[in-house]
Amino acid sequence: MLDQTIDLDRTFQALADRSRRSMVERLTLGPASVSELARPLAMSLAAVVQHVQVLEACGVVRTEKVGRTRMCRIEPAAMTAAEQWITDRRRGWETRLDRLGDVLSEEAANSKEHP
Amino acid sequence: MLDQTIDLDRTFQALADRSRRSMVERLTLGPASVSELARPLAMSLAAVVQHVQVLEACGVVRTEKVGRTRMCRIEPAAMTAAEQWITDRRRGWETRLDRLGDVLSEEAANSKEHP
DNA sequence: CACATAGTGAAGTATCTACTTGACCATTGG
DNA sequence: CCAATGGTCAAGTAGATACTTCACTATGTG
Repeated sequence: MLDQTIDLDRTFQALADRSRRSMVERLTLGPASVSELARPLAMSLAAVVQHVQVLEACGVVRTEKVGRTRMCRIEPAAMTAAEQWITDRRRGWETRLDRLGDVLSEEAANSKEHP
Repeated sequence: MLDQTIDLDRTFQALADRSRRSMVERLTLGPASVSELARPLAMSLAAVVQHVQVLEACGVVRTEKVGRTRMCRIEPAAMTAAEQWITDRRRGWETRLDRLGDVLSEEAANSKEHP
């Protein structure tokens, strides 16, 4: 429960990279090996492994070694935390706007009552 | 419409920093000047200005100079794009799980029919 | 066995990030 | 006017990031 901030740092950081997002997109279709994730990307396998490690460090991806291949699957709970942070901020902002709307419509009503 | 990827990069990157997230949280309560944003943070005013520029570059914050103070307000549309990206991935992941659930319950039904 | 495939580990590097300091400019209030 | 306040600009820096290459270790397959 504590130190969600570090996880949020890591998760947003992880999603701030196009290659890593494309890996996540691929993994929403189902589990894949590291070299499968590497195939569409123009970089070395070693680089892809490093990206996978970033995704694993923030909990967005879980991996498991099967024989000589490392299978990756998505673990959406970590992404949900990030999503939730944004949602909460938006809700705060929207309720503030709602109150502003209330004030404005109340003022409008008052000016109708006292023209 | 095109090049949302760059904006997504920038938005996630912007949110990947505790100080910037705390500025966004403050701004959901209402507009604030740069020095108001700086007050609770243990860093120089110049550093805060740079953070504000990051938030402005990805569209999450809009600023306007009034006299000698720069007022900042939140612009939630940019954050919505980031939120939406996560939501879409989760939806893809969930529907995949739903289909898996269908397959499993169908298999269960079959094994009941042919025990 | 021999060879290919899949990944690991370490080291190096160019670029980016999150700051700092210090000089400077603009607005405002006494 | 003049001092304080609010911000700007430029330059520098320590550490992080996103790669690379190369040497190496499993693990499958003909």
